[in-house]
Amino acid sequence: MVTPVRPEFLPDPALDREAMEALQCDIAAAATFADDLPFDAASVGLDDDPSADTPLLAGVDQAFLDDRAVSAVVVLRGGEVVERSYAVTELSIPYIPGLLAFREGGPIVDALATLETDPDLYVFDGSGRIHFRQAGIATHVGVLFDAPAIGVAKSLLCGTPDETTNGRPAGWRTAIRADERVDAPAGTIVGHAFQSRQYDSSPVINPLYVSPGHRVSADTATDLVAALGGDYKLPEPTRLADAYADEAKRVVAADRADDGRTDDD
DNA sequence: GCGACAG
DNA sequence: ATCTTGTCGC
Repeated sequence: MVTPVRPEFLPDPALDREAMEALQCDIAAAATFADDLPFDAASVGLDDDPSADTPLLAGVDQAFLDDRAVSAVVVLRGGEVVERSYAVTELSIPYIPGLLAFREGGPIVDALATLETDPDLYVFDGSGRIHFRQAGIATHVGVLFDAPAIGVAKSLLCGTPDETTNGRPAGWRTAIRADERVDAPAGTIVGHAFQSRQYDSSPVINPLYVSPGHRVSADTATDLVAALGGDYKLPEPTRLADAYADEAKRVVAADRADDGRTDDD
């Protein structure tokens, strides 16, 4: 069972917009955008032996049903899934660009509370430092649990790429720098555009936008996403969590009283 | 007023 | 994110 280490940063949806933004500034100030991992990032891979000292990597993603969120977590050790679980949570506020963590943070906290393992790194769907106040959902949740976290978004929220991102080959990356919309010195590298997959012909695949959430640098965050890539665009932890959230959503849709369950049930 | 915006 | 069949192509 994973519980918040900094409860003062719990994403309370009852706060007004200004209070939410002020909290995000505090979170950004408490975040570490430098490497501070309990394992060697350079030696992580999906083909690692699932031995005892192999880091536990968690993918987190949500699916929605009416006014409820189905938040799923899939934990991997090497290329092996060691745990999957999810929680169903009532949603209280709509999606507002820049305030995603206040809509999905609660559901994520609920999902992590059901874990039996204690992940060494979390991969979230959405941005981390690539955010107006450098406090995207990956940073918010990472700081809340004081755990290493990475944000992987499918589109760019803010910031400017160093180079055009169209039609790049797999493995290509370019820096995303803070612009006028980001609360950081102009030019600060807040993440990377990373082309995880690409076909020789159409359809052209857009890059992923990777950014540090907490306790990781932009370079290492992208290195890790590259190392966790399988045969699809999204890194494996995220892709598996996405699929599991969808699977759980179907179960929930068929059973009105479901509050969340684990594979063991 | 206009622009611009993760999931 | 979600609503959604078939269809084009490797």
